[in-house]
Amino acid sequence: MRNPIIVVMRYPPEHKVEVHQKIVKDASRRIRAEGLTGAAVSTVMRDTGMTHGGFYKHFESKDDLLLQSLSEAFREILDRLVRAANDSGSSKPWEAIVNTYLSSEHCSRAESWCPLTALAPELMRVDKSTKNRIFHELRDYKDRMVPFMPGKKTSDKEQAFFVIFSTMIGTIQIARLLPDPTMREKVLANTREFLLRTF
Amino acid sequence: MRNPIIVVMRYPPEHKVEVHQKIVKDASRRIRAEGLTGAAVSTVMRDTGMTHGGFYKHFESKDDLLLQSLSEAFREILDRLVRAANDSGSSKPWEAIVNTYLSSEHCSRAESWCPLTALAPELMRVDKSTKNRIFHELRDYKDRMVPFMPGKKTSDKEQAFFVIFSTMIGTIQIARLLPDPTMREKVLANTREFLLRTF
DNA sequence: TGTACATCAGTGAACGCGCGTTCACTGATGTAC
DNA sequence: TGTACATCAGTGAACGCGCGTTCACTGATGTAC
Repeated sequence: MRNPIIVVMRYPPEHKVEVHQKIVKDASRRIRAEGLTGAAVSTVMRDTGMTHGGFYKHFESKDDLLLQSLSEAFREILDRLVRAANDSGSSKPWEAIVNTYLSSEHCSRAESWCPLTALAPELMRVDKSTKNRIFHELRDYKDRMVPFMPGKKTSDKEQAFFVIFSTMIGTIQIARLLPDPTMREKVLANTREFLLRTF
Repeated sequence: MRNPIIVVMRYPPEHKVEVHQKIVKDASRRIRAEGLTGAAVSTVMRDTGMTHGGFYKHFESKDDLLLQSLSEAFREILDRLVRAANDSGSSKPWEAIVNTYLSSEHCSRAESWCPLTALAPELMRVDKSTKNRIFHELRDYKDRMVPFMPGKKTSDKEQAFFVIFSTMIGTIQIARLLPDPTMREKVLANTREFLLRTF
């Protein structure tokens, strides 16, 4: 009989998982704030209070971190939107989603909100295998949102999802290009009213 | 009396201007295809058949090229859309703009079309003076499009501009994330029909 | 007519910098016997 | 009880690479006299 494999740790058992999560969350915020190249290995590790060398004890590669950061971002925005829809207690939960998504909070704090508004054009340029993962995230996004969308048949709800989210993504991006907060709020309100009146 | 300043040239008089234009057009295509960092000095110069050293005979800096490339991109898309609107001969020129903008051609050939769909999130992260120039491009964009927009009063047309273009920008970006051409066309058609039926 | 010189678009080696990645090492912990 | 050893998250110097930028140089052209 062979000796059992014993794992000995300098840190408490949950330590590594916690550090890993912290790195992912820091990176997820950075890519949404500064773009896909905004989460440099040394920067992100410094954020967590470590040096860059330890990075590869947590991730296979930079790309590995990128994918996990994106997943984290999609998880965050979906949680936010699902909570808004459920908390509204309304018969039209999609209205709560529109008001949440088109908030000035979302417009001004890219790092905590939707990765699509922050990164869509960059996401279409990643290598093929990464693009596939992103497509699955997008499909999950749609599947989680469709039940809340306006429309009778599921196909109507799907069409509403694509139109409503395209409109909201474009609106936030345009608003973010405007220098004046008043103008930004006007653009957001304009689209909010348009969507609520149209569907 | 001082001697007149005589400019002596190894190349014909129009040569430098032509080379300059070629560099800008190449760079403009590259940034729309590969992002703001996609037009590296040496790559762009190689595109024009030259070596990187000559770059600074044409541009003050990389940022200088970037701004000129963006202006070129805005000029191209506006020309395209204005031409589509005028050629339509319709009483609803905005419909021609929607059909042109939401074409599968635009979706698949980012390098020749709208810099907003290709770059919006990256544009909001540039330094302040560049952002100011971009804001002016955006204002020109609006001013050129507003006359064609649906609505009676100018303020209605402006509101229509922001909603319609936000929707189209988001739609192209979402479509580009889909792997299957059939799905992409479906998403484009969905928004086309929505916009034509709603305004 | 001939020679020395000025012009300037373009060349290509060299620079410093930040990046992702590697690797020999550290040091706190527990095991083997 | 004591000594040698294994484990492994984290350290920090070092790597090759691509980037924007600089600069002494080239070479075709025309001027000065």
